[in-house]
Amino acid sequence: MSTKQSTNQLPILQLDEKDMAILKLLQIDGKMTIRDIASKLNLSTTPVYERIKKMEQAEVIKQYAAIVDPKKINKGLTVLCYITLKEHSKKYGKKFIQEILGFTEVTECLNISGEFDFMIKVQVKDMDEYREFYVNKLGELDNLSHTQSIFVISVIKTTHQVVF
Amino acid sequence: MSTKQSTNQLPILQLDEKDMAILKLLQIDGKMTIRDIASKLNLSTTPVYERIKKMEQAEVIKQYAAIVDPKKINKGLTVLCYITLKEHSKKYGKKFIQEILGFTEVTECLNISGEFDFMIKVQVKDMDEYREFYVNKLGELDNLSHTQSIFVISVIKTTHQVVF
DNA sequence: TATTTTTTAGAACAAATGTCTGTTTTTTAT
DNA sequence: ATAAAAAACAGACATTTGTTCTAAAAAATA
Repeated sequence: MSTKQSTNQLPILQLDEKDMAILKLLQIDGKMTIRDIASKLNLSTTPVYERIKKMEQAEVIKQYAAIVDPKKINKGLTVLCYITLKEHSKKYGKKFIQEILGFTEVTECLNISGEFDFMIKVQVKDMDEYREFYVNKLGELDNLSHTQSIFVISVIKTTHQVVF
Repeated sequence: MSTKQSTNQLPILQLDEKDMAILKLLQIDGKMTIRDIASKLNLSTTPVYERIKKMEQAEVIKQYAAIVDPKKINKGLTVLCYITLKEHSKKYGKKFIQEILGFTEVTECLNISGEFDFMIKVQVKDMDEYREFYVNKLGELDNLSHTQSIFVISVIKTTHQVVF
């Protein structure tokens, strides 16, 4: 029998140095024009155009996005919240995940090794807003065993760049 | 006496619902055109144009970027590495930070509360590459007290969106 | 209510953009 | 060395883009 596959089945690209060079530039400036990229890499527009299209279709480039500064929109407090579940069955794990995905405060959710099952990153205005989240949203979930909140004192570095 | 201020002194914007609506759209599609945004928000191009420019200058919008899928470029292993320093003086902290910022594998570095001083997120291909990083880069720093590596089993959610 | 100030509408322009076609160069395989 | 295949070049086109201007509307102030 075949089960539903959540892993997307897209052409696996073998990227060369030119592809990587393009990605490197677009990671820093997603609005960079094909001509500018071409001239910076000593190429013509055609190969740059085709390579970008190829990487977009293969979802190497997942999206183009404006990166907003959380501090500037009153979301300057970051909290890492570690969570262990009571029930670890697949069923209960999925339920937890679905509920977590519904919380807009949660900007990241990782299933991790070690003492805890999950780490979620919570982005809020201040401690009041975090308490509100912790008590009325996270606290309402019925599968939690225990949690631990670690507060971010300062953000030294944060980037989406993975190509160098 | 005045000391060097690292905190950027930019006009603090009071954003209204229209600004937030624009940010919301640009976070999802940074290449969205001013006309498209305008029509979606039932506005003309002028206010949209001026509001975006204003938010760019105030660095509410930090940048436009292409978001690359780490898995697709052979950086599919994420490790959270927790670090405590031996010396906590300002001088030694700065040295540590400077060295960490030089490691391209580190996509995030947070100064945190609790047992450890820092959490760094390390993005690598596989365990071999992590060991290489752990031994030859992190291990070469001379101010480390102790560390703990937590491995990401699966990424449930990850986003840069902070406006909803 | 009257008046000033701020914001938006609507249209228009020049410049820049993605996209395509045919040709040339480079690479690969025989 | 030669043929075949793949990649890059160069240039051109239609469209769309950011941007600006003037007038109108809306909001804020007195």
